Amino acid sequence: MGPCAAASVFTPAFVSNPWISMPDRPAVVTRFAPSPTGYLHIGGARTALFNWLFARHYDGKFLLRVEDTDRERSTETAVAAIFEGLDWLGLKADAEPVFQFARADRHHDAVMALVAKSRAYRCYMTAEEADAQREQARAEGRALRSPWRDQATGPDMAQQPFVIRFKGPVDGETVVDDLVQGRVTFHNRDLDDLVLLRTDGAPTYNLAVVVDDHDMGVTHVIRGDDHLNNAARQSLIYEALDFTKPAFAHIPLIHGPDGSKLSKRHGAQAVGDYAELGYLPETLRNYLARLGWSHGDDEIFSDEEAIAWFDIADVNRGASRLDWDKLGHINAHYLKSADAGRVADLVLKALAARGTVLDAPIEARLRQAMPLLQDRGKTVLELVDQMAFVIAQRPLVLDEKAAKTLTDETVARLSRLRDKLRVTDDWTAPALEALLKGFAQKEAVGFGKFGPALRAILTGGLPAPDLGKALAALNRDESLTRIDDKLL
RNA sequence: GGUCCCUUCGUCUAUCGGUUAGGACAUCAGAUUUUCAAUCUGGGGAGAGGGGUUCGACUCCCCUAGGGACUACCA
Repeated sequence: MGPCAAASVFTPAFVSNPWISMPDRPAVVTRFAPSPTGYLHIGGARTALFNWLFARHYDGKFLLRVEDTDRERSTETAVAAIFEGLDWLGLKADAEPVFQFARADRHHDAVMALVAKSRAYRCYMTAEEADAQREQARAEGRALRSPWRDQATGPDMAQQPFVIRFKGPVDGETVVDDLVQGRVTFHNRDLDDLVLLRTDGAPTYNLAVVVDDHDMGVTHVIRGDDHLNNAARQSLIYEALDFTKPAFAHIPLIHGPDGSKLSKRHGAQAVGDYAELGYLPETLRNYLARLGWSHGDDEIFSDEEAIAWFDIADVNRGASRLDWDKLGHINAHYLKSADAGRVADLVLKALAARGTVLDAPIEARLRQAMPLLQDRGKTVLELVDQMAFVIAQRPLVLDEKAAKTLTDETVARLSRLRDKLRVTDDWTAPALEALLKGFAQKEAVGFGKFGPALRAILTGGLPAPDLGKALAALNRDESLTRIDDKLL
């Protein structure tokens, strides 16, 4: 099998042929390669983000590959969930996704090439035998080697099941020059003869990644540092295959707030969960980029800035923990400056998710109130609570505390205020604020003498912003009607 | 067990041999005040421990401790 034959197996749009010099080939090609066994989790999202930022920064390509060689565990649902997650995050790949399983023939060919070069061999060990060998190797302080490594297979073995193992060097060391972790050295004796082709002929991960990354023209492999050890074994495969190695960058994993590996008990893991909780994708991009990477004192930045500033060399080596407080703070920032219509859509969606569907007039009121209220929550869900007084059905039922504010004195004062409100022609938050101030002055009292009561009438005791804004958020008719409800 | 990686305020981080070790989130106090927030001002808060190298170490080296990853016919 020659390289040219192999090239025909896979030719993405922008890579004409990796074996031939390509003047138009991008200097940087990254990829995100999830295995479709679940949703896109937050750590994977950050890995994807770093790959995306790096590719954008260098004007390169960001590719997607679905590592579905494990037929047992891979599901269509997971593929869809991962694509959906990436889509929501706004991380668009520059080419159609590659499905690893579809390239099994090419993987098989690569393994055959290694066998032909004596860099791989048939191993007829049973699972039990392999376990025993592993035990022994472990006791001897070395990695697994199969007894079939240097054994010619007789004709009597021809019908027996076998796997194909990589024939790793026993001496010397393998160096991984990692862009994040630095120079990491492994003794080859510690690197086992891993399985390349399973009994059923299916390729394994370590083989498939090498072949695919090579064929896809990947120049920078940016992934979680749980793969750092694999990088050494993959390096050996690259060399055996005569492939040029990509640059490696193993980024630290994300831990939960308590410092342990992120797991279900830490709460939201899937990016979809974050969407449901009311976080914005730009929040996640900003927060995740800032986790393990920094650019001076910059905390909040745009995608453009992140792209301009991002470099893999500035990524930290230690794991970092998720901090929901900070995430909330950043989300509040983006919620404030987001388009009000978009935030209203999200609030409406969250409302619908809990079974609340608004009548058209009330939805319209919510929409017009949004600009006044969108700065009052860290998440869309909090905003839903802040909108409650706007969409409340009248006549409002006052809670105990609110009801107490309605004394004869305040009711009398509020009816004088009502006269003013009825005739004002400027129903905007600043104008209403000014009107209230003028009224307080004229009555020669502080806000305390009528503010709480007006608030009670307007909100029934639900949280709401400053009275001027609350009146504006409710709009003229609703405000005056709510006042009439309680003042008769 | 073995191999490898990591370690600055509670958290995310700046520092790339010489700084009163800076910023952000969180926290505390004060201001504001019509609820809840928000906002403003100010405060407390860190180089895991021990050895070196050096005129000088958070920064370089070694050891210890702690955390993590890998050690599959999973990826």
